[in-house]
Order: sequence, then structure tokens, then C-alpha cells
Amino acid sequence: MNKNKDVTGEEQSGALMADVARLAGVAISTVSRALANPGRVNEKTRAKINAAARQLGYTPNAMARGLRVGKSNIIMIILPGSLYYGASQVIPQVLQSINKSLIQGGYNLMIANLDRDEISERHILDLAFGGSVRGVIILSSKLPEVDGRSLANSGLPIVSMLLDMSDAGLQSVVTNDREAVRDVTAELIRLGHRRFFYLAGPEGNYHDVERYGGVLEALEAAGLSEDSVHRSGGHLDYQHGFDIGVQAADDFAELTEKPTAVIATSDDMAISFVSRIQGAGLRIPGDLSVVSFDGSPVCEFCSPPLSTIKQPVEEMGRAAVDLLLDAIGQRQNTAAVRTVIRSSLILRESIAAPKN
Amino acid sequence: MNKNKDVTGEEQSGALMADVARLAGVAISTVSRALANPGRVNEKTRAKINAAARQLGYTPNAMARGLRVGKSNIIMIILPGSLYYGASQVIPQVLQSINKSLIQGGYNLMIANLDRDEISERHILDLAFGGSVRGVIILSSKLPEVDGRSLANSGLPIVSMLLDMSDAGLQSVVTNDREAVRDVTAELIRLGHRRFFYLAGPEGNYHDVERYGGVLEALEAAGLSEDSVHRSGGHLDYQHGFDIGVQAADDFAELTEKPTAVIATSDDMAISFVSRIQGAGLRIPGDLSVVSFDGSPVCEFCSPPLSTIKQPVEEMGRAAVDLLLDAIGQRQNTAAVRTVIRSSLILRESIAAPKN
DNA sequence: CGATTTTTGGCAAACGTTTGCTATAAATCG
DNA sequence: CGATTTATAGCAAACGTTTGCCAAAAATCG
Repeated sequence: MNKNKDVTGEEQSGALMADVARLAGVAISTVSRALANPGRVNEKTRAKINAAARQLGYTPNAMARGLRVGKSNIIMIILPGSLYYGASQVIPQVLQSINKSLIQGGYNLMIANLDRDEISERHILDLAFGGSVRGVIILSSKLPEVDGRSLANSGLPIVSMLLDMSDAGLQSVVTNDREAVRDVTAELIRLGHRRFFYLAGPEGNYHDVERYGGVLEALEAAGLSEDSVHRSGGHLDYQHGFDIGVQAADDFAELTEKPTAVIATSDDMAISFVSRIQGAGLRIPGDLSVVSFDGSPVCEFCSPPLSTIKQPVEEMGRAAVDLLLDAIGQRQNTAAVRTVIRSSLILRESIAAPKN
Repeated sequence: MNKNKDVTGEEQSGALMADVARLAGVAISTVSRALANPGRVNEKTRAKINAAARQLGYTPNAMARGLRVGKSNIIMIILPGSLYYGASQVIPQVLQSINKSLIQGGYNLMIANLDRDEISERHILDLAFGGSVRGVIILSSKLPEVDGRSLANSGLPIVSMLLDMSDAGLQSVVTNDREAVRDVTAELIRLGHRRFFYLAGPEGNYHDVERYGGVLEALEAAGLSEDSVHRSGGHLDYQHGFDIGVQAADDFAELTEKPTAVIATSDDMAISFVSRIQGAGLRIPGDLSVVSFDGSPVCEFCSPPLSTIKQPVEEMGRAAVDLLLDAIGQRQNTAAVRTVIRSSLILRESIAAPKN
């Protein structure tokens, strides 16, 4: 009855529910109920069935079940191609925390990469509309949409992470980019800093807009003009985080009136910037204070140890999964809410009062 | 005919092959053939069918197909829970390169996390035996195996990456851990170093065994005794890469006769070690040369820039996928081969001749 | 122009589950 | 002890595809 016609006596894989039923001496439907439903079958038959299943090494076929019940147990996470590298420090943590939470809920994690080409968009849409997927977590990206099909109309529960899309009706788990940067800028001002150097992410990017906005808010609150901050970068993708810092260091060298504090939108760019700046003879924090965003563990071991705004990515991952599973559980889709998980500044030696 | 009974006129998702067939005025089977087989159906009907499909926004149901043809298009990658963090620098690159290659082949990537508990092993086996998965890439881990079922008997093509399991009959894509470390050790010896400090990974771990073996080989070739190298670490998981370096620095401080060169088995531990050692007043490479393993981009921006043995992980990922897809394509499983992709030393300023 | 081959399209049976419905056996009740 | 309820198990129809097989139509040939 085993489908593989192995000549050897090896059982190998391939025991079917029918095989279990036969061995246990019951009907297929009874096996199905014994394995799934709690009280629907006599405890004695259940025991017999479990024994038979174990003996045969039976594993239910996920696709058959999925087809029958009309839903898969796969959650798709969409990672933006560009952010991918830049946030390399945190992506593994995100994936691990999400995967862990999902598995506890009985789900599996599928990865999709969203580049800016039609191919990858189409691929994701095929996944979504092909019934392969039960829900979506999308990282820091707008929803893919190509020739008529949009992920928004897939009917799938979607949670946006890092990027706030609650306006578009999506559950969103974000951190307080703007506020966190505002606070740290205010702190720098309090220490006496008046001229700032801002290392930008990709122009127009949500995170960049928010974080730069935070800088401006703090300046305004302190009665400082927008001219107090020099923007550098903004042309490259996050993918080239380190490159941004390198270029920014060149940029910095050209300034006649040097800023005394640097606010970087990612740890990577801060690290490479600091490296080059120190190579040019400047001391940190003596000549220049530096703070960045992400909270990569490596910052602790830079010289000097870098102050960084730590994004609680694991917590955010868990929250995103919770929201997603809630949405899957309910048939009524609840109001789209923005869940904010606060980042916090890890203060290290890269920040000090300006010299003069 | 649409399965969702939306009152609104929205088409939404859910067009079936039957719907396409009806709209195109042909039989279901014809639609199936038109969409899949190349020459099996008249070009004119095919056009009609394609138009109908597009109009309805039809996307084939992957589970139905999978059930029928008896195979999924999902590849599972098994990431060891422990390595995960430690190699955080490279995991995203691995995932991205693997995913990219897979998608070109029409496959999707599912993530599985292998911790050392029965839960996660069982979960992976369920995936493998439940028909959800078409092939497996396993990173630096032995095959999960619990109560009778072993991944080895799943009948699935498996490629082991980073860890050489060709002896166990698995296609393996690895780097030349031993040789690379031997060469760099030999180079240090050539520069005049005679006392070494080795930062170990988890005791018994394949990579640690190989890399330490490389050190010993180089010592032996140079006629130096095994006592020339002091082993530190080896108790913690890779997960705590940075911690290993911190502890090792304490360990180093206790030594009466200081080594002049450090060989670390991961960049993370080298970075934290260097940080602490410098904090204690030692200069690198003046007092101590340092080289590590992985090739994380961040090494370039450490002070001093760290020499590191770069693992070509993207290349390895591609190679693993190629091997896997080959294995899937052929019905005869080819001989298990070890594919070695060479690591190369990136020489930076953290290495110099010893002072005296 | 009839006979034969080739192309094309349709019918229906799978794939391995789940589940509504029904039938039987057991248990409870009056 | 017969009647009614309740627990348990089985039958068979789905789920949305693919594909072997056959029939009809078209093309080719003698």
C-alpha cells in the first residue's frame, strides 16, 4: 500500500492516513478525527490509532490538508531587497524572533524578497493569490502591486513592520523613529552642541523622513535654525550602509565650519564614518560626538563605544506575529492600529559636550 | 462561480481554473495545458485562455497543484539556532543569495530553525515528511532525527552547507576552513610570531575542530610545539560571539608569557576581544597581531582594520542551490561530493611582525 | 476522395486530506 | 424493558489542480 515501490523492506516515507486506518482497523475519517479533534473519538480507539500512526511513522500531508481546508499554515515575510543588507545587523534577530513565535502558533515562515523589479513583485503576488500563504508580514516596504493585482486585495491579513502604514489600513508595528531622534538631538543640544551633521538614508524613505523630522523638531524646540544641521548622503540605498559613511566623511572634510555632533540613521554608516574621520585625525567624542540608529551589538565594541538608538526588533517581531495571528483568528478584521514599540538610547562614550 | 460571496462587485481573489475555462469557452484541462505545457495546445486557444486568465486575475492554486503532482516547490533551509546570531554578519547574505537562486528556479524558500530541543527537530521532520518541502539546505548542523524518523530517510534531496557531511552521503558545500587557517598561521610564523592565542568556538564543533587543526598543522610544519598556542573559549555557543571575545580578553590578561598573535574563529569574537585588549592598553598590531574568520564587512572599519578570512558565502549559497536543483532534477541521486569554495585572507593592518 | 496520421480538446480519475451527514451501538430515561 | 437520547464510527463528497486516455477534427497521404 506504500506508494513508493521500494524493493527493499525499508518503510521509508510515505505512510498514508489510509495505512494508519487499516493498521488500526478503523475508517480513515476516524483517524483524521482522532489526530485532530479533541473529544470526537473514543479514548481507546484514539490510543490504537496513535500507536498505529507512530509505528508507521505517519506524517500528515500538509498540502492535502491545506487544499481541503482552504488555508495554508505558511506566513510570508517580505524583506525589502535594499534594507536587507543595511539592517543586516538586525534582520537575523527579526527572523528568528518571528519564526519562533510563528512556530508556537503552528505556522511556518516563508521568505520573500522584494526588490524594485516587476519579477519579484509578481512572484510575491503569485504566492499571495495562489493560496500558498496565510498571512503576510512586510518589512519597511509599500505593498507590491502589478497589473491589477495588489497585495492589498489578496484578502490576506497583513502586518506592516517598521514602516507605518496604518493610514492605508494596515496593522503596523513601528518604533518611535521621530521621537527617539528628537530626544537624542535635544540631549545633544543640552550638552551644548549647536552645529549638526546628519547622515541620511535613501531620500524620501520613511525612516529618513521621520528621523530627520525628529532632528528638525528638536532644533525648532531649542530655537535653532534649520541651517544648524548639514545633511549628507541620501543618494544611496541602505544596502550600502558602510559606503554612505565613507562618502559622508569626505563630505564632512569639505565643510568649512565643522559640526560638533553627528546623527547617523544607521549603525553601519556611523561605523564607517567614524573610522574615516578618525583616520583623518579627529577625536571622538573630543572633536565630534556621534550617535546612530539601530542598536547593533557591535557598537559596544567600537572605539570609542558608539551611542546608538536601539530598536527593539525582537519585541517588534513578536508583536507583529501576535497581531497577525489575531487577525487570522478573527473573521472580522479589526481596526488598523499603529503599535509603537519605543526605541531607547544606549548612551556610550561617543557623546560628550563640545570642546569650546 | 466565484467562491467568495461578496455582495460587492469586486472580483477580489479566488478565480478558479474553471472560471477561466468558462470565460475562454474551453475545457478545464485545456486551460491547464495552455498554462503549463508548451506546445500541447493551439496558439489561438492559448491566446484566448491567457486573455481570460489575465482578465480574471487568475493565479493557480499552489497547494492543489502540489497535491496532484506530489511535490511542492518549497525549499527548506535549516539554520542552527546557535550559529544564527554569531554568524549574523553573514546569514542575511546567505539567505539572500540562496533565495535569489531558488526563485530563478521557480522555488520558494522556507526557514526552519534548528535548536537543540526535540520540538524544533520534530517540527522540521514534520515539514520534511509532510510533503511540504521539496528539498533541504542545512547549515552547519547534523541532520535532525527523533523517534525513528530521520531527515536522512525523508527521501528529500539534501545539501549540507558549511559543514562537511559528504562522509554521511550528503552533498556538501564547504570552505577550506583548515587550509585557510593553516595558511594564515604559517604567514604569522613567517612574520616571526612564535606564541599564539586561539579563540575557540564551541568545543567539538566542526568549524572549531577544522580551524584549530589548521593552526596545529602550521605549527607542526614549522617545527613548533603544540604548546605554542593557547586555547581560549570553547564553552559558549557561537550565539554569544561577542561574549567569547570579552572572556578571552580576561583570559589573556592572566597569561604570564603573552602570545604575540591572535587567531579568532569568528569576527565577532575578534572585535570584542580587540576592544577589551585595547582598553587594557595594548596596541594592535604593535603588541599583538589579530586575524579572524568570516569576512564581515565591518572589519574594514575597525581600528585598526581587522584582517579576516573571508568566507565566500554568497558563492556557497549559489553552489548549494545548484547542487540541490540538480539533485531534484535527476531521479538517480548522484554521488555525494564535497564542493570546496576557497576562503581568502583579506590582509589589513591588524597584522604585523612581532616587536622584539 | 477515402484512408491514415497528427493535432487538439474533453472526460474523468486521481492526489490525501477534512467534514457533513447518516447509521449503528451504547447509554440513559421513564 | 421499550423509547429516546447520546456517543462513536463510516461513507462519500468535496478542495483545485494535473494527466492518461479517448474522441473529434484537421491535416496529410496515396
